[in-house]
Amino acid sequence: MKVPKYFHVKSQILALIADLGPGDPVPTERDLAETFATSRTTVRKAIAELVADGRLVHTQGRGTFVAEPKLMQVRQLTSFSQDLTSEGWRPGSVVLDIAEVAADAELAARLRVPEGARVHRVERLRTAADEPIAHEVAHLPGPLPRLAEELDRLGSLYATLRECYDIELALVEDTVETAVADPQQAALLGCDTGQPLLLIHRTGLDVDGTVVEWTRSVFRGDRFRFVALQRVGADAVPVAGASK
Amino acid sequence: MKVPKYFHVKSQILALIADLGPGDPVPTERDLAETFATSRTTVRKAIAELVADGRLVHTQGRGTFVAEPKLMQVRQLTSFSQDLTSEGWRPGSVVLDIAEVAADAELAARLRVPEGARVHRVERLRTAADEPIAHEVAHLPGPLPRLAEELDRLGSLYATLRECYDIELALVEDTVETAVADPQQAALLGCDTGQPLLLIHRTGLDVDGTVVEWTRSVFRGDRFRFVALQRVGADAVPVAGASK
DNA sequence: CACCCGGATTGGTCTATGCCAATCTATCAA
DNA sequence: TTGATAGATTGGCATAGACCAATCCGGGTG
Repeated sequence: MKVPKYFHVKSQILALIADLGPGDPVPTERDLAETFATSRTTVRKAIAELVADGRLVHTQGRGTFVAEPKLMQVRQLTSFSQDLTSEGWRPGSVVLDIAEVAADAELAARLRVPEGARVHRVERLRTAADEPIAHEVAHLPGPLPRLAEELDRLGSLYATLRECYDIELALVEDTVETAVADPQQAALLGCDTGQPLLLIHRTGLDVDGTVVEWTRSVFRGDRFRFVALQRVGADAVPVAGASK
Repeated sequence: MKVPKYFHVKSQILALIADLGPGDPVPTERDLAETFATSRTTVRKAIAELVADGRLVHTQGRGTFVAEPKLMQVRQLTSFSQDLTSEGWRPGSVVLDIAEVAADAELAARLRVPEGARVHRVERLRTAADEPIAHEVAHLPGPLPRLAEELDRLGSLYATLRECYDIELALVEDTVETAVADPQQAALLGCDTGQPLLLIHRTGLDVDGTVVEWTRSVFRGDRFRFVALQRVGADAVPVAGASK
């Protein structure tokens, strides 16, 4: 196996930070290049992978530091707040946009409404300990009068659906895939462009099998772990129309 | 929003390949650098992200090509074979190693057996249409006589457990996170080092709640999508000891 | 003391270039 | 026809250097 040089550098940096704690500074890229007798480009490639791994964080003008060993996980996105709270994080969310829009072809199919139907669109930035961890755009069919006000009052989207509109989620289908951050997402999430992300699409159904939400979430891959608990056999029923 | 040049190049390449079909060649890196009036380094960074996105594939000595729009998905890893078959892929697996080993501390905790207990280790490369898509290491507790022979006979690990040892999975907990490919994984999966991967850990329980497997799977992020179907409420019971 | 500003530091991007490794192709020989 | 081989092509890795942008720090000013 031919191992490129930047991979050796990566190992050496890992050895360096083994004795350090979260938040401790790592030597500058120029220093590392000199001590490892290599170029800054090679050091940067090694550091980039360590950042993607969640081992380091770096900020322009400040430096590079050992990352917090913070892998947050949620069991179900519907209990996002509880999960994070129980693990000691302070969950929060910032509503970036909330509006009524006309459903395009794909959205109509996902929500099983006629194309052009008016649906609600809720765009939020989800945070933990005031740090952005996910960008989320939810689409909800049906009339939901005063959604903005109620959501603002209760904070939680699912609590709002339950308490204000008597909508109770019974089944969710999540699809999880990887993506790489584009400049917009990177800016929102406070990570580098090109960083691996977890892209999660969620279809939520109530007890009748009616689609009550279709949501696209983008999580920072270096901070997050998704957990799914599945029964074998009985639950293996696809949500019709939920897959591409 | 400041958008770096390589991102513009990425967009321009996307425009180029919009009219092309899967397998069609893309101009060489040196050509692209010239037509976009930039350096090869910048072109390579743009291409690297497009490869991570699953839009392009490239091979040393051959060139760069438009990728197949192949996003495979499985609903449950326990029905890997059925899921892929039903979507037209030809699933297969290659047993790389199968042995009995002593459980170290972490493995013992995961499987809920004493440290040092003998457990089975099954390392496989999973394929679809003869293309590697996942590297999987399964650990199984308890005596499973002639496991290698039976697994070789039936092909499927879950079928073997069910038919030969009367072990039926009832509940699985999957955790999904991102990772980047190291040289070994890249070689096994046929992708670039540094490419985003889906790292999935699975704990499988039978009806009694006994842990019957603990498995670590690494999927190519550019080809794969994980699907989880979850009931809301009742199923939200953590698998004790399954989380770090 | 509080504030502002300018230089030094550090990461972010881009260039130009060289050589290596895998592949393909055209040629030549058996 | 078949097979080996040498050269050209293409991506893979690494270098050295330049300049930009964000941050930090220290000194001067009010």
